[in-house]
Amino acid sequence: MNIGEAASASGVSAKMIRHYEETGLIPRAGRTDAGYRVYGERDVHLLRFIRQARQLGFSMAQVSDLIGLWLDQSRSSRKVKQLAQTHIGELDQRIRELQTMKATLERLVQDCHGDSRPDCPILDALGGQGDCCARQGTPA
Amino acid sequence: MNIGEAASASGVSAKMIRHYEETGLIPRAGRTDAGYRVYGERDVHLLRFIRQARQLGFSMAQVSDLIGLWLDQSRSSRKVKQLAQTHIGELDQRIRELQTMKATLERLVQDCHGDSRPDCPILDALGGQGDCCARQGTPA
DNA sequence: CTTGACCTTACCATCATGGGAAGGATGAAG
DNA sequence: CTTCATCCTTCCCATGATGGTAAGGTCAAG
Repeated sequence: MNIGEAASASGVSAKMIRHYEETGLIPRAGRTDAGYRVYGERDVHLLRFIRQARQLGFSMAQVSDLIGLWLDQSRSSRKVKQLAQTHIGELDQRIRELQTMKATLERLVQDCHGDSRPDCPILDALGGQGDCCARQGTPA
Repeated sequence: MNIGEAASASGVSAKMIRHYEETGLIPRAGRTDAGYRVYGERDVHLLRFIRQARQLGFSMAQVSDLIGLWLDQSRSSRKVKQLAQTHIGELDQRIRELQTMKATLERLVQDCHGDSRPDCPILDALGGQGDCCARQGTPA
């Protein structure tokens, strides 16, 4: 398999496969005489692993750790679980931040009549002195 | 006011103030003979506006639009409201993506015994053929 | 005049990904 | 064998928003 075939088989773009190789996330692929990268089923499996971990939002550093655990037959599932739980915490943090933003905006949107007049509480809040953005319960 | 004072008065770092000027988000500040940037209350007000919009998760492009509306006395609040609603939709999209990731991970974590044995459904899912990551209701 | 805190510009780093150019390889059709 | 399309290679640049650092100029207080 050359890189294009490995890409479509794994769902990872050729661009990213080269990038992962360069950064050491995956081992350097074998080459043909002409310098073409050559891949086998095992490589595609690893690439698919990476893709799925990325889809779950793991950072590249975390993916790197996960690969290490995946390849380590003597790993403890405890470590994997801990890594996953850490990531769940990170996701939760980001979700909460976004939800706070959303709630604040929804409150402002609700107060905005949204017609042809220039008067607008959304702009007022953004231009105001206070931390319009942080809290939800203390608009005054 | 020089840039440091404007930074602490607005909550925007000096670094970012220069950056905003360079990208044209804010007008070029006046200078002293020595080339120091000079700011007034109006500038600080604008910077604070930017900071608050950023804290609500608006992109720089959206912030730029918001500034235009803010400065336009003949704006219609409809446009502001639409911009905000668009952004709420974007936030909601991102929230849903993260929640899907989190739910999938939580399911996997629940199934992982997390002890010293290597056996681990989290790694199995990542290494598996299927789209472990996309759906929530079809684990089998 | 020195010292320290500030300012200036300019470049590099992040994080993960994509785009594109310039040039070589391969394979099929003529 | 030539040609042409399609792939591959490496290398550089861009994103978006922010931070860091370095080299050098300025200002105010002592």
